[in-house]
Amino acid sequence: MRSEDIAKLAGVSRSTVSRVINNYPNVPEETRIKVLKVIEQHQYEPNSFARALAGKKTDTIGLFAISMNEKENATRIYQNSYFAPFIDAVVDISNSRGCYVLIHTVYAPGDFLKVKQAFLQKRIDGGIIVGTQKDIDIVKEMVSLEAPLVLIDYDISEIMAEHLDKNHLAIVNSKDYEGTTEAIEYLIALGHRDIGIIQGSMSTYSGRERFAAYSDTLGRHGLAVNERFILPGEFLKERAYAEVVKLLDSGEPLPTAIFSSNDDMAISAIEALAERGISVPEQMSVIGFDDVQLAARIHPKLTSVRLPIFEMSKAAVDKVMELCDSRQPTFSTFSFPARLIERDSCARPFVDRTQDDELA
Amino acid sequence: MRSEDIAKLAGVSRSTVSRVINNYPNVPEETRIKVLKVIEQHQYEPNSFARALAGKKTDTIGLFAISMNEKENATRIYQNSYFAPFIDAVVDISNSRGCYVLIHTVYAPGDFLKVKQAFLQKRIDGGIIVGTQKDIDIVKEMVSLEAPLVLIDYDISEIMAEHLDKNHLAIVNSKDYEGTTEAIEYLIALGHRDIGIIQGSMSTYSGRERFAAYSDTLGRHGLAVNERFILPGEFLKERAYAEVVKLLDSGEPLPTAIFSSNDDMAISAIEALAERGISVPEQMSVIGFDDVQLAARIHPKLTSVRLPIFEMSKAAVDKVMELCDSRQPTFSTFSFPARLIERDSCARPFVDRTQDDELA
DNA sequence: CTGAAAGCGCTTACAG
DNA sequence: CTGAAAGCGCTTACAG
Repeated sequence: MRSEDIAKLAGVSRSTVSRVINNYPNVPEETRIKVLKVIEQHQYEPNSFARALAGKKTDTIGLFAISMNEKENATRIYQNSYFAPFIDAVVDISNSRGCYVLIHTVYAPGDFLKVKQAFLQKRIDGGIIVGTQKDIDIVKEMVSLEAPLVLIDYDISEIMAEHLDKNHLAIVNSKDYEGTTEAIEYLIALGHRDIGIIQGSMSTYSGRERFAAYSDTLGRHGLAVNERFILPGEFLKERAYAEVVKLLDSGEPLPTAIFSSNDDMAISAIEALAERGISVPEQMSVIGFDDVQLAARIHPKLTSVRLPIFEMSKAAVDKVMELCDSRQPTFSTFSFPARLIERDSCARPFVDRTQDDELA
Repeated sequence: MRSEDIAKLAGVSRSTVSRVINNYPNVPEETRIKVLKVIEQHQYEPNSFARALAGKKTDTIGLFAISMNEKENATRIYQNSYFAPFIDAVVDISNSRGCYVLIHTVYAPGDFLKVKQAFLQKRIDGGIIVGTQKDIDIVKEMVSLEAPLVLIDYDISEIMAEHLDKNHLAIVNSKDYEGTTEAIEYLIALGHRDIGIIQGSMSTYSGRERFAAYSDTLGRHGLAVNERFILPGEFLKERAYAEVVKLLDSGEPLPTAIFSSNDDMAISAIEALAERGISVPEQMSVIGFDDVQLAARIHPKLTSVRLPIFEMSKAAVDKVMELCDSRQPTFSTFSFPARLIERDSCARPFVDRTQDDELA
């Protein structure tokens, strides 16, 4: 069934059918009703490709999740608790705005080709990229496509430094620095002085921000950053687990608290601690980041920094749609607050009885 | 940049450019290289809509997650641990086959319109529907579209009863009945006689199968099904939690083991039990279903029935692509085994000391 | 208010 | 082996 068929049945021209479909004002109510009835009767739906080819929007946005450092261990994207809620929210919000979502995941640099193609082949009106690695060249390439694009979690200064047309671009971030600062100060207020960190991937904006806040906050409070307490976790639980085990088995003095750059790694840390009979929070405090679903359901319930993922996703979808519609788009950035959710994985520092006795 | 531009630059016609792009044999190596070079130089990508309009495939499959009973409590789809891994796997597998995935979620009957449109507007080559509710009418409507379609988790007999052309259809199920049977027999072997169940949504195939296996297995072992021990959970954790609390607070004798129709609900049950000081597995055994990620990370680690989600997703993607390609498609069904993963949430039944004393 | 016609950017018989 | 032309199903000036 094509518009031509509808036209014939309704006794009008294709032009008029098109006008009705696109809700143009210049068609009398009577004609409109007549055409609409035929359309209804035959469950007619205009071919989306023909429409797009003739200049209409595709009503589809692309959602690309970049998870490159996961490649090696064959972890799948939604297994990484960080992406799932973003994807969830973006799909949901887009759908509620009448927009389809085209999803593609990027595990390796080569997969970026498909992302570019989605734009170049005009499959989508615009796109959202979440989890971008630091590789400015790839981002530059995407931006130079000059299609509506929203980057979630990207270093604004890095983009600003580039000489590119950014008017079709928007960046949505969370205040990871402030959230981390709140977490570290919470530990300090609890009395901790030896605070370790499990780093995220330093090739991501989030990873760098969280680490910077950790070390700045310690510094501001006159606390030394102990190199031994900096564990490279790469946001990966296996990696974090191994690093924590290494630290615990080192025989050297331990920190009394650990800030983990994400929950996945924090949970691994708690597992490693449990296996070695070190109880959380009594003997070691642990704070995570992201506040994934799991956080509230493990034992002890994990204190974590919550990201306003839904709000961020909403901003991303709204912005990309606005960029698609606007005739005069303009570069913009958003930064949403993150906040500490206190649960049961932190306490005042453990006081070693043996030492007490010695001191006494 | 259009194929015409490439043609001019390469000194050939659009036809030849098209032949190169589509890898047709009837073009000399020399010409092919010449054209390819120009294409490369200009990062040319053929407009996907024009191609689709001219009869090519869209290289996009639709993935529709139906989660209608979740509407009321505004739960989002990926929050339901059941869908996430399917979506994950389908996206991953499709992407690795060079296919994009168009996602749309269905929370209310009205959302089905968008699913239908995706087919009618020819946005996709074929589709996969996961989590279908029992409503045969909706399924009938989808099937009658005569587009390549794979249903995950659907009652085959219900479809067979309908007089429809099913040659473009495939159904991918898991052996929930057998998996549940294994779980219940495991509990019986442990010595349990009073076994309760938290039901899933009886409007889903899985929900019905799991319940049927539960009651059949008890019957086969000469055990009575106690109506009080049948808790309607609808696959929703809040619902399950409330039902378990109601049972625990009833003052009546309790079962010694509970089989939950999914893990989400099993975990809620464990939470409810913990809050009332009933320890798992010592005083109550609990088995879940689905083996979601959380299962192995809560305390106690949850014994559960694992679904081969990756294999199911793979079958679904492969089948839908095959249906898209085949000139003579034919109806097929798949049924993948589910198996019990023993962990720490089950034990021999709790023996009440008081009663022992009385007996002694 | 409305139809005929051109155009969107491809692919594919068809003819040579 | 290769080009001219028709066609895919829409939308949109344009003319009336």
